[in-house]
Amino acid sequence: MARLNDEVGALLQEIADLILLTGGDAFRARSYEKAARAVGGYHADLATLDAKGLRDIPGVGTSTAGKITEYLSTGRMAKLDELRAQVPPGVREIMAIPTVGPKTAALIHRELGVSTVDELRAAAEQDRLGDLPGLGEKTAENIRHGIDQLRSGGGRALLDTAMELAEEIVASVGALPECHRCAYAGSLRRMRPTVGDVDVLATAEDSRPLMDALTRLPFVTEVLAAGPTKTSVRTSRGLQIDLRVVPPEDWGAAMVYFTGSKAHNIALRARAVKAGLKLSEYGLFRLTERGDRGSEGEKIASRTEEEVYAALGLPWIPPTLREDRGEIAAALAGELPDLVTVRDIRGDLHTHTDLTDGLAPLEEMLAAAAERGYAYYAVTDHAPNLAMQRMTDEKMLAQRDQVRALDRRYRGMRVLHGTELNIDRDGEVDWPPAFLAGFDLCVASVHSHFRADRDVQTRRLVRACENPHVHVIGHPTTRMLGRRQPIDVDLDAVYAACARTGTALEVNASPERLDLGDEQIMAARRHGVRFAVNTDAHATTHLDNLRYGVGAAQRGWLTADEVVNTWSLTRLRQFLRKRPAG
DNA sequence: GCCGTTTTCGGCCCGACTGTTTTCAGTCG
Repeated sequence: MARLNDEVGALLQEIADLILLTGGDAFRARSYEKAARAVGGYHADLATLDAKGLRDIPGVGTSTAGKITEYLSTGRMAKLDELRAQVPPGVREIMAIPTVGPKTAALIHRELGVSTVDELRAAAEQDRLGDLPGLGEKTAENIRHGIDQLRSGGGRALLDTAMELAEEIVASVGALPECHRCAYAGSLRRMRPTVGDVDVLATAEDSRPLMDALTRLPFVTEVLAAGPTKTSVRTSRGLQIDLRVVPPEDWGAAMVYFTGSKAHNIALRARAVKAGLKLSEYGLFRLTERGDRGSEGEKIASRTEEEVYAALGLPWIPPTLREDRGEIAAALAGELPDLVTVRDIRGDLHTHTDLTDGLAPLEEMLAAAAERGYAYYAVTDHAPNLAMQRMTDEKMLAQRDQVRALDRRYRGMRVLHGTELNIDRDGEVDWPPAFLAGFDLCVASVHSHFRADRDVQTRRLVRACENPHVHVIGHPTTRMLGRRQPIDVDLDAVYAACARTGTALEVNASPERLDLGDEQIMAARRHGVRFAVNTDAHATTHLDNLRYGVGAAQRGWLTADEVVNTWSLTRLRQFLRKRPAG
């Protein structure tokens, strides 16, 4: 549903970047940026809006509405084409390097003739950057480091991008009369935070109509391979899609094989071999005495995943656990965790409104939350130390009055008034205890000093946990997938502090963060830490990101009982009382 | 380019940090 909006948002953002790169008016660029964000997060599909409807989107005026209309009818934006003609595409990628903004990118392009990240890397290695006016050795070093960071993303797609694409393909291919079943597999089904390519599996007697349908999808730009069992294409976003078609009776074995992970499959195959069996994407086979060359032996399971696991003496293992991190031993012992699910979540405890940097007003966020059937919902706008949000005591208290008034309007859903505090370098937060005591809930997060050393980071997070008014540590490592490394912190000390003080760690569901990550969750739960799976929504559409957070939680083996926002309101309120100071 | 109990021009989120400067520009959240 939101794909068109995202697409248009990306184009508007590109206009903004190109305006900055060409030295255009910064306010105009910001205006496009704002419109890009607003369009991306808007609840209604752009295709359903008329000109007036478009202008009702905050930040979209006559000019931008015209460009959107132009794009919907012609597939182009003349303004964008004109700007693109002035700047080689690689220059915009240079701007994506952390610490490199439009001014620096334009300078490098103009003075050195560098127009791709690779050329920039070469220039940096030849020490040609330091000669530029205003650029010294430190800056050159930061650029080198920034390129490494950008490249370490490895061209992998974020989970939401891959998921939306996969769901569209599964819907298209699955709707064909020739198709029996269709689903995505691979690391996407395991809900890994980033996805290298998308694996889609289908069953059909005749694969051709399915393969044809894939290659004809509008966002497919290149067909890399087209055969009867496998077709690979590349999409406009650069992501590779593999569609595999297998006979209906092999669905289960193929799903196991293509879901992986590799390590999980190896462990399964080893188990099969021990039992005199052989596991492949075509099924589980009993090896016959003379069947050592070519002959597969008797097929004993392949139709469903359950059947394949059962034939190996195992219960079905949820895809999010299939990483060879002890799931097979746990399955054998009957100790697989009863994983938390989206349906278990009774409320979101970290969300924003347009009082700070959210896109939607309080009323709209609450309406969207109520529609999800939540039993409670916390509004946690930014606190004043994040200066750009211009929060004041008065604004926060006025919002509280508004929250209390609106709370009465929702029968089944209690609205909690909270805030997202900023943990400063010393572990202090924005407001004094007396003011903090007025909130129902406080999330506290790191938004500054990302490069402070390990001792500083550890101390500030532990101190935040020790604050009796802090209930949840938001996005604890502050990583941004493919863009920013996690802070350097002794997480074991933080886990211990959380367990000791009754502070929950967030599993931030934003596809750009997914923080904490799975392995950290596994480590933290061994300390007895509680968790909160939150969306950090800045728009109504972001509330749907919950499933990515739940995916991360499952990958960390979490059960509902370990997640505070699966609890009843009564139990949650008890948790929020924390213990008194000292 | 957007927006208006400051409406049709003149503002536009603002402060901290970093590195390069020798008083400030660029980037970030």
